[in-house]
Amino acid sequence: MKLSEFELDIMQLLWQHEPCTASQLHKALLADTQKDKKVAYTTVKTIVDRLEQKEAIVRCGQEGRAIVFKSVITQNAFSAQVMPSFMQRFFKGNSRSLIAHFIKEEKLNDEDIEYLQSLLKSKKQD
Amino acid sequence: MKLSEFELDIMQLLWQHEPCTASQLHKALLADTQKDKKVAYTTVKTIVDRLEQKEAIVRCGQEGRAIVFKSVITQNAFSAQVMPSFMQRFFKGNSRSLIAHFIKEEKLNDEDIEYLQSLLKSKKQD
DNA sequence: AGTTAATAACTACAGATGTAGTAATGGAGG
DNA sequence: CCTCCATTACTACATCTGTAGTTATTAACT
Repeated sequence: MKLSEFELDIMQLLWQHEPCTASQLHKALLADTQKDKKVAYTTVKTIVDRLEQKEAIVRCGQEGRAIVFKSVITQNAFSAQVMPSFMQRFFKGNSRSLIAHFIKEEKLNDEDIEYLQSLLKSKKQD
Repeated sequence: MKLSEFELDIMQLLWQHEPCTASQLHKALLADTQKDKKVAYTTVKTIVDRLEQKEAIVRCGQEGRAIVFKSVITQNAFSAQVMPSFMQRFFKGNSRSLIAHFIKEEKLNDEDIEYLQSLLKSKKQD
């Protein structure tokens, strides 16, 4: 399943709010201060239609006239699906260098570090 | 700078082989067994033209009739630029959960784990 | 110097994508 | 029951993307 940038944005919102309607997604998008993307309701509806065509989402009810949608794939399943090509692209599929990159470049507090260390420790066990 | 999928593929090849010509990139693409993408030379040339227009690459010489190109941004600079939106998208900008995800999901041998542990340790220092 | 094979430069085109308008319609409220 | 507003369904269109053909040009070889 290949989703475009904007389709992904809408999926993201759906995952956060599902089950929900197109106009709820529209409102959620407008409310999202991170990416302030001001588009018309019909624009969101078009994306929703396309997601439905791609069978990324399905109808699961009505609310008045409005159609209620839910996602077909979970966010994790989707991430797991796109991650490999991302890794391949940016880290030549080398997960060690990817993890190293983020440890080096990202802010982590002591608690984060301890948590990650415990993960690594238990990873070593098996 | 926004690059398409295929444009990124070509940049990747350029970063590996630069400075080089369009036909060298074409050959490198055909030779790449990972992604076996068999396209005509002119297709690659079109992408190279577009990359030049976007000023992602520049001419830096001739080899016979062929134009030699080099990249304008380094691979790391580019990664650093796209990474935040990737993180935002898949891990809500939370680097801890991103790193945790990869530690959990990816294969790591003992040496990898030790290396990452040492990175975390030195991170804690500062 | 003439020929040729490689390469550049330009053009083309179908399908995807972002964006939105218009027309139809059916619940909800009077 | 009728009206109206929200929402759907449909259409439109410019731009981007992947893909490649055609034509012009030129370095290199004979």
